[in-house]
Amino acid sequence: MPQTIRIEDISHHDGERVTLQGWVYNRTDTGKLVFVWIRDGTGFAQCVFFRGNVPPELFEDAQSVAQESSVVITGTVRQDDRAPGIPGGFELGAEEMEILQHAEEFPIQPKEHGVDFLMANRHLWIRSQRQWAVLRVRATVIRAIRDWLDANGFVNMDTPILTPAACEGTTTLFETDYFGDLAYLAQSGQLYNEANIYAFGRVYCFGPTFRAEKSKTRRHLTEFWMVEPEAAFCDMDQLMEIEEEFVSYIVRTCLEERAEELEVLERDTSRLERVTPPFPRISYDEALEIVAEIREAMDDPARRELLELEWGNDFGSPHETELTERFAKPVFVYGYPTRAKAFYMEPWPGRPEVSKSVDLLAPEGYGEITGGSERISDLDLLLQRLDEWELPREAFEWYVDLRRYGSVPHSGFGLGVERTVTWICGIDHLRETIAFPRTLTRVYP
RNA sequence: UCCUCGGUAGCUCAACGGUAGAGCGGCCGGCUGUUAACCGGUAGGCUGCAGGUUCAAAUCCUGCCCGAGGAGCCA
Repeated sequence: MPQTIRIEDISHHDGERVTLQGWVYNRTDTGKLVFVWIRDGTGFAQCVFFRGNVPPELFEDAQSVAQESSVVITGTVRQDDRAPGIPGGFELGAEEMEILQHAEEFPIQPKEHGVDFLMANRHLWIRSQRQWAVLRVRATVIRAIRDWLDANGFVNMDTPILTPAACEGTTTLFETDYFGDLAYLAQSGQLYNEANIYAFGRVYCFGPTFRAEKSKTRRHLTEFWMVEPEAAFCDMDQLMEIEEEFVSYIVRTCLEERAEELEVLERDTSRLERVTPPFPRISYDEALEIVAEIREAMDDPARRELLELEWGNDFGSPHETELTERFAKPVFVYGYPTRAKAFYMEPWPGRPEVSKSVDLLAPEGYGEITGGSERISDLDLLLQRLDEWELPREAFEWYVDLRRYGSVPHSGFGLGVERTVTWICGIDHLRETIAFPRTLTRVYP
């Protein structure tokens, strides 16, 4: 019995008789030769059927086997520079083929398709090479996130998905019935993490998060994954050091372990090689000046209007795009106006109108991938803020309690998995970075 | 919620007031090394829906539905 192998291991079996099991990705023939390209989840490889070498019935099967039919093919591995595939360079000289199921006409072809069609067929689209590559990078990003945090003293503490109230009170939440009461799908685990650090020092939660925002852009999903590390005895400067090490590790891991996938995606990896600590740090005030300079240099009145911004407002994505194009690495922007951010952010010493908040903006126009801050640790200040933001004190009793029993300076941030994967892959749409995206207009399939 | 663009064969698109077409995919045939192969043949349509203008509407007008991109908001 020949050994069944995975396509990713094919180069280790040169000259051996082996079995591949998978699906027909594409097929072409030249009369005496049939090339059946198969994929098995680990890679893509071509199986070559030569009329003179195989029984006539088998040759006819090879000529007619439909795209996406499930097959088990046995043959001899040989090196050939002409052989396409991932990893490529090796092919199977086919000798036997069992067709487990003859697929019906597959709607998705190896060519360009429209977004609407592909999204409606997402359950089939994920079989395509580019989607396969993106989702494998995603899996690696997620593992790198956990590996780095686990190795650096962060304890995984999952926070609730069903929550009693808005964590930040600003964004729209999905509402659900909770035995006659209202509950909301979590938009952040941060407040719970602030409780967890008093038990574990450094923690992170990692899970889906839900936002019912009516955003119709390529940077938004209604359900997305976010990792939120939180650390006790950590100020904003120490937070930035954590973030740059963390993000650099994620990028480096993808470069090392997903080179073939990034090549499929035609990613310019030299842009990613530069992502090493330290990252540049600029203040909100400096960023505002840079945007103003860029704006002054523009001729197009429409774009000038888009880049208009007065002190006190948060940057929009046009501002972020212009700003990040000036930097080769991700850039920290810190010290946002207090009123543009959430209620729990520590004020800047001597400048209460500014908060110790920091966002990390990815290069090449990919925008905000993390948002974080030092949190208010003083009891009276937090109570004052709840009032100023007109938040119900009862709902935050437990959160306020954390400032009564050994309060310490602490900080944390959230990193959006899909935005990070989009940037690392160098692709256009967030929706391709999760197997079944949920957007404003889609909950199917 | 607002702005812009779009909906024609299974898919990607053309036809822009006068008989609805091509490429890919499917099916049939040909070809020793294909890389979205190539060559020949063939089937395939309520032009998003509802009204209107006209001798005549995929095409012009009105309304609606659906989708995409962007703004705001955010990861």
